[in-house]
Amino acid sequence: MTKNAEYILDIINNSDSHLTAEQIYFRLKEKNKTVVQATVYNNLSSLYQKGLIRKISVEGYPDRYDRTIRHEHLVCRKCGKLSDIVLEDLTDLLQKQINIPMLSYDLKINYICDECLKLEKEGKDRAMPPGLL
Amino acid sequence: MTKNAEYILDIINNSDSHLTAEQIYFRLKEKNKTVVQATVYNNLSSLYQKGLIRKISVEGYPDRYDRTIRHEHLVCRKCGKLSDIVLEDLTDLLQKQINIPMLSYDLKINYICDECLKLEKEGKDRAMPPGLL
DNA sequence: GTTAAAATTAGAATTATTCTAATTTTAATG
DNA sequence: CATTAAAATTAGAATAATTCTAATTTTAAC
Repeated sequence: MTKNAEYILDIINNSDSHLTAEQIYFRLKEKNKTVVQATVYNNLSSLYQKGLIRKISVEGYPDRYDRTIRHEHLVCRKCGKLSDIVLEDLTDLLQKQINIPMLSYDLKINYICDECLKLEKEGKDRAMPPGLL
Repeated sequence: MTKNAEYILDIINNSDSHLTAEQIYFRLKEKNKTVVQATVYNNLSSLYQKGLIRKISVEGYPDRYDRTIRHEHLVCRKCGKLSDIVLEDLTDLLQKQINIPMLSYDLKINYICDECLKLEKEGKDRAMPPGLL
């Protein structure tokens, strides 16, 4: 694994949140001033292909990259906020119901986050990011 | 609901597969020759917002639109093939584990489809769509 | 130390999607 | 109906994320 790939993996594994390629690019730049966006995309693709990172799409936002340790995601349907949640492992339960070997699963739970709920109650409606409308 | 919105909802509900905005646009054109892509996007957004359709993102592909009736998705990690699968309803099981009311959930199960498995065994490697690499 | 392979770079290109502003359609009202 | 306001549609430009191409650099293998 190259230096850049290692740095990127490190950035993702040590980040609390779900970074976009761009955010990763800015962080990587702190280590390697000459790096370029394409390199980040190349490395992310290859890390993803190797199964070393996860890729999450939330409608209306750029892709985000995440650690592979098992956890699910809560997605606010109003503002798109993404948060982690650890639930019981569903692998066995799911595997029993399908006849093909599964590699993994991605579960997103849609809800309305506290903030949006509050705004909703106040009658105000939070400006919604375009893609989510 | 406008004609276009109705047509679009109809196209989605009567399609076996998961259509992209572009595919929907082409089908809508058969009904309404003067329609334009922006209209399709506008309508899809508003249908989605109203909860009348689902939106699925598969990494490396444009967004796809789907019926709302409960079902999960199998995603081939090699070629991106998307297929429907009906599993037991997990709502209660999940709701028990989180303390916030959930609206719905989206479950994607990653696997390797028959074709890709076959190609893999033959040693050949299927050309992979760029985004999925 | 040479060669081949892989990674990186720069920047152009592409694609999906959104935005803007003008126009048309629809629905509601007097 | 005629008028008006609101919503939907259109055309096309704009944007943003990502990919591609080709040249260059780095790394690894012999």
